[in-house]
Amino acid sequence: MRDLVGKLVTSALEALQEEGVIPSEAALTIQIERPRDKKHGDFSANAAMVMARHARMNPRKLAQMILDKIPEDSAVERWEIAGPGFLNATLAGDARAAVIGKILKERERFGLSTIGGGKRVQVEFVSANPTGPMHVGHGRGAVIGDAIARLLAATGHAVEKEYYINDAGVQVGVLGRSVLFRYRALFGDTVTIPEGGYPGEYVIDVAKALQERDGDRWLETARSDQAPPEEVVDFAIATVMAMIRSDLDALEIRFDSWFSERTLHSDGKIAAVLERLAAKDLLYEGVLEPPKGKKTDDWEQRPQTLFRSSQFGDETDRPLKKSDGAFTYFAADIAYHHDKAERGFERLIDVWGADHGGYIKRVKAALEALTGRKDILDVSLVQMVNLSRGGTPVRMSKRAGTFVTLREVVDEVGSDAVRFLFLTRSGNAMLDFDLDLAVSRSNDNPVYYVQYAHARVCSVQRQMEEKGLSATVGEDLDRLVEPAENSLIQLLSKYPEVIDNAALSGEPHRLPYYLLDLASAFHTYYNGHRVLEEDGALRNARYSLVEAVRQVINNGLTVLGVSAPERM
RNA sequence: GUCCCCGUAGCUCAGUCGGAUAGAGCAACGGAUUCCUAAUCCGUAGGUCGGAGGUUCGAAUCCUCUCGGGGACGCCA
Repeated sequence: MRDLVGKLVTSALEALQEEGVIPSEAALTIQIERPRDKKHGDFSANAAMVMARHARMNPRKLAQMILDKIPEDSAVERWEIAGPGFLNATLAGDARAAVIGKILKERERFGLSTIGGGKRVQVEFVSANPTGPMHVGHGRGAVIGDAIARLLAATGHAVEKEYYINDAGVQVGVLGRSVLFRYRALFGDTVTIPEGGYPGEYVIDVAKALQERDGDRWLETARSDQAPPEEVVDFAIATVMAMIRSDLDALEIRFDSWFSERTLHSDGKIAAVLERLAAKDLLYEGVLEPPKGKKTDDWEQRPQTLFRSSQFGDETDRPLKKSDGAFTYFAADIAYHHDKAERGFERLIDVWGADHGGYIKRVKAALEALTGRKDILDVSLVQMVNLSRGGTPVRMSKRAGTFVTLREVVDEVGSDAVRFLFLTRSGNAMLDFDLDLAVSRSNDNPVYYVQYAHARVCSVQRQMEEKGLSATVGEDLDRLVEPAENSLIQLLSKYPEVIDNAALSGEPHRLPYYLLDLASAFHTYYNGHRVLEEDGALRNARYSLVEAVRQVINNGLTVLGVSAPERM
């Protein structure tokens, strides 16, 4: 419909161009929008205001000339000039109601689009270190990343979800050491967790699992205080990753692939990528300036292998090797992102915590240097979650082992509510998450509001059967004449645009807000109008409408990974 | 010192590519159920869109400056 309106206005403008009213070189960049106010019709074109300058006449006068040239079309009931020169189109009733028939025909396919054109896109998210269970902040990134992936899939992209496992740094060694301490304790040794070790309870679980599998095989090693053997570290990583997978599973999040940082080292991919950079003369041995604004007491100037990322928009050049000669995390990250590009993805999306925002420029710089493509990577930053309980902040410290895990929250609140609450907020705003509020199954919880709308329609369905009534969907839609019905129809017709916009902008929160709007319009309607009317034609019309609402809510919730219950 | 995010009603937040009289939920107050689920609805009240300039037909939205809050800034991840 929107396209049709645009086409009509454009053809009018072209006619005026031929007549010389509008200079032929002027670009016809008009916008068709949906007016906020119902009085302004179904669609609104700003053509006259945009073109007024080119035509050198006042917008209202030009609007009249455009209006005179707009071709007749049965779908548009009338055109009006309003405000500073808007051209407002009001659709004919049947053209507007046609969306109901479309929804009831396409069912779960309604709203899916092909704007992605089958483009291969990879979404990398979560990528939490395999050193402990996920916390609430990870959960937010996980849910948002998953929703972005689902939105892209719904809009015709070939999406792959990937988890990058940081299994190569010193922190996994710390994990191994921590496990061995707990392991010793299981055999009666009195131990204290060393400075910098992981104190969490889960470490005990890992140690127990190790004991169960290997008995006392590692006891001597553990007591000897030497570096944890690779086999123990591997076991610890695998066990923790199993926890993480289980946490993700509880949130309905499934990945297509899991990428191990270690393989970058073992396959020589990091060394290879450094060679490529060296071949482009983008590496050198140099010394960095001390960072500003941070205490620099222990700063030592050391020559390091640096990447000339400042040539690609970064603030400074970045080190690729530590002072001991080992690769930096950044070096591995370059190799990883290069590998993604090599795998043939046309677009890469990373979802990171906001505290990693400083890395965007350097990773983009590296990708541009290696692939020559500036825009292949988009990074979505997800801001922090501030946990509170009954209004008082919950202090969390991984070091002290006092943190609320994601799993605890999901187990208490449920996947639906957690997902919806996380998604009903822009990712780049901080999120205050009150455990008491989320845990209480109160009516304040927006997810229930939307789900209830769905359940209510299902209830109408059941009532209809019980009463021995029937309705033919898609029939007698001309009986939908009430203002509340028009509002609903208009909202329904917006759904495909909401999906496309949310997907293209990478902002999933638009969808929950839309669903809340739709549910609200439905509840208003439901309170004031009976669906199961005696009048069969009216019943057909109204049942078709609410069934279309149910279908769209179902489709939207599915994209969000939230269930649509039939009764509550 | 530099970079990123945020600032909109008492609170929590939406606000599409710059569009018409800036919206919702919660909280407050007053109402609605002989009738398909009251996990709902209706009404009242609530605003210097942090501030100042600028761009233009038109700015919460874009640009510059500024104030406030958060985050980041060598070898960690």
